[in-house]
Amino acid sequence: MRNMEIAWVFYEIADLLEFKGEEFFKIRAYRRAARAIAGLDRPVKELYAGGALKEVPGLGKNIIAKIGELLDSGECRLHKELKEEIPASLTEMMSLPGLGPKRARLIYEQLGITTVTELDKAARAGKIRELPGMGAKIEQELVRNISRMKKQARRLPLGAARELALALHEYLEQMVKVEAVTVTGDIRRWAELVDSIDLLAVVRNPDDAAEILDAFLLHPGLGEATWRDKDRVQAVSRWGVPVELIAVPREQYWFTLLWSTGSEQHFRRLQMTAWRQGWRLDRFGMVSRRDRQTAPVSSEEDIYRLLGLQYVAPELRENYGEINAAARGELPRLLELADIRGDLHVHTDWSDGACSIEEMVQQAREKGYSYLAITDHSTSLKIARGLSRERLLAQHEKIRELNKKWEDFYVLTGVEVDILADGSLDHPDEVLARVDLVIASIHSGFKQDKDRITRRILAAIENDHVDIIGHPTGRLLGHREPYAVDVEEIIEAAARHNKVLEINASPDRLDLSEFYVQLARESGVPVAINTDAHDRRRLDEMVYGVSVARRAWLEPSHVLNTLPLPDLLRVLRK
DNA sequence: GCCGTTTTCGGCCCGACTGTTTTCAGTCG
Repeated sequence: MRNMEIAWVFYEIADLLEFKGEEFFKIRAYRRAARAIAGLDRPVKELYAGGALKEVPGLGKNIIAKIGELLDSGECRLHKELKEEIPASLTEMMSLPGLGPKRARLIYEQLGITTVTELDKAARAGKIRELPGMGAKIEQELVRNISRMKKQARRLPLGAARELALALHEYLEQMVKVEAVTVTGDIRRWAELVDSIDLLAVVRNPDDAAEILDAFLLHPGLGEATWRDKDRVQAVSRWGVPVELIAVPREQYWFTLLWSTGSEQHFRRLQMTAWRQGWRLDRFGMVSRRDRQTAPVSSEEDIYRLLGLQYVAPELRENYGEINAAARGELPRLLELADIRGDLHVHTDWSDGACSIEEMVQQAREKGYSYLAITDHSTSLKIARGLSRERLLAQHEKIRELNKKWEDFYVLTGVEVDILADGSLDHPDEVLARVDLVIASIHSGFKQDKDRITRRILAAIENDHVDIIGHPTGRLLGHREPYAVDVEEIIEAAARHNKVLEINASPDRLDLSEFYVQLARESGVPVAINTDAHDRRRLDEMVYGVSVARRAWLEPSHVLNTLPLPDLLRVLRK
């Protein structure tokens, strides 16, 4: 069993216990354990065998025993019993905003409702308001949230989609008759929401395609095939989005890769370009219209070159003008992960992070960064154990001590200071003035109207000590709408006051989104791409933030944390 | 559930907001 699968079991146990009304701390212990497992960088199996699991914070005797059960038999008794007792669809119901364990249980026990669809029907029929403690407003809110949930049910946030695609990739790779596998489609273009998980396999022998498709469908995450062709199959999946596999011979690979990567509009534009130049381009190949000769191609670059175009990175293939730019040789020198020299927004165990400052720094050094800013939460964010002024200053003392250790790495003192509901900041100016890097973010009062919430952020931008506005719209992909902020106005103000906007790279956020990042670029506002990591593993999520920047056509010069340390410090001290 | 250089039991997580209520329960970050 892979680490993620084991973590998943514990998350599910926590959800089910929550429904049962179990004690809060027990539920939290399971969630913590799940998070700890998901964050391990070695296989659980290995650590278990070596007796090293008990060293992992959050894993105790009971949970380790359950991990043992899972490794031995693929299941554990508690999980199995809970699943038999409680319909799984109830946890989906509980994911609706406003519907926690108590209300879900009430609805289940009083009305026998177990699915979102039944709940929708009951709410529309006015049955929910009749329950004790419920009313018309809650009922309406449920109807609204259900319709929103249904609308986006078939689209998966990029991070989750990519995890699943990689698991399927691994599965296919083990097949003897498969020569190579690539994840393609929306995921290869790094689209923030994914309509379909697409994979492309190269078969050693064209006659084996059908057999490979059959074997693919045996994957436990996949259901019935919804559609099938000689070399393609689409199936429903456990995760709500369709999954598609295409199996092609080697000589067809580059063309099918180009076609399946899309976007549809980009490929159509390429077809038109090809036609005008005497080629016929489709997913099977590119053939001269004059002599029926197939174009000699051994990469995607070759195809673009034959069409007189610069190579277009998958992230740009949205028909937003990239083909014209490629024809003129004017595509940007896109930002790459390797251009990033440090992460400017991370949390440690001083507030709600899981790792120590040293561990985060160690990981950042291993990634080849030359700096890292420690930006724990501020006083008001009690749930995250936000740092009081005294603890913040103590932390900075510790960081200064730590910095004596290296010549080639620098830890910036920092803070993620809350923008409070009235627009003031959660630390006084004289504290902020002593900090290398100040990120100001909103963590409360999400429901304020556009005017109020925009004015709050504007006030933060106008504060001389603030360097970066963190996750500027507050959205959680697929979970929470952005707050009502007027982003255009924020961008204009940032331009006036020389402030930096964050691309929060957490795949749950991707905030700012690519559209606004593009607007920021056009307005001359630099961005900082930060992971907001709460444990060292999640420093790896930088790649998601980079993908947003690439999709917005950003070059290294648009990004604050591509600067070498001395330049960065000069900018921050200005 | 986990955790412990004071503790093997008793902490661990707190406050705002909302909607339902006549003084509070449930949800959320």
